[in-house]
Amino acid sequence: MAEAKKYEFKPMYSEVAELGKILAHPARIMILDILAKENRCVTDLVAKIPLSQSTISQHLKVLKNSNLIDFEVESNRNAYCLNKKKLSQLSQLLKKTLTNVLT
Amino acid sequence: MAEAKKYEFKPMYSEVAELGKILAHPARIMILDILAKENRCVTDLVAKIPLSQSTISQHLKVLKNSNLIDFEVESNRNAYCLNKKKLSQLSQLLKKTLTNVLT
DNA sequence: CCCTTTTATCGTATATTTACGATATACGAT
DNA sequence: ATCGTATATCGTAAATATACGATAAAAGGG
Repeated sequence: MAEAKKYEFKPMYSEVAELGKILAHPARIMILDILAKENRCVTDLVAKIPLSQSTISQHLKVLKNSNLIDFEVESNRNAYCLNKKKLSQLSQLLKKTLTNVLT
Repeated sequence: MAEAKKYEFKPMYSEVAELGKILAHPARIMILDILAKENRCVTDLVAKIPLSQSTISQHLKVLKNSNLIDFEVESNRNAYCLNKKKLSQLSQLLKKTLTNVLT
């Protein structure tokens, strides 16, 4: 960043950008898509996504931090599931923003 | 990236991720928002956005490459303008994707 | 022709993201 | 208790993104 002017963008701009970052990797879109169909443990995801287990864990972390996914501990594995409510919220934010820009 | 497994994600995943990347910086959201209200030259944007002229030019390049914005040369300045059609398309793609995931 | 304005691009420094393997931890099964 | 499975995290390498100043190029004004 060198020497940024150290300014805060309007929260609305930053929020949309944060959502953009979350969606900015195909593996994360794929995870959302898979979890939309059924709950899955990490091993299942590793079998489907062409990345290592540790890398997939990192992508899951990004999605967890944004609350787009949740998980329930199931004995010795974790069942990840989509947080549809949160996804719906973010989807709305995006739609609202782009619509405002469009009209 | 070290040694990626060199696999192509499904185009749908990659497309959404590409759009995410474009939206992943608050300055770019701000530019879209400003241009939605009126066409502006770079100097105008520089006056409004707390980043250097060269950095703003770089962000404009990202948006131009995605065809989200266009420009007309006006004597010695460029009037940038929003490509509402393209924005609408991408907005639709995003909505469709997230809706499919949601339902 | 010089000077200014406008803008893109180059070169480069730094930050962040992405990827991997190795490892630690936790659990169930034997 | 030991082993295998599942998962998160650490350490680190490489790629990408972001920022800046300097500079180049193109146009207009004097």
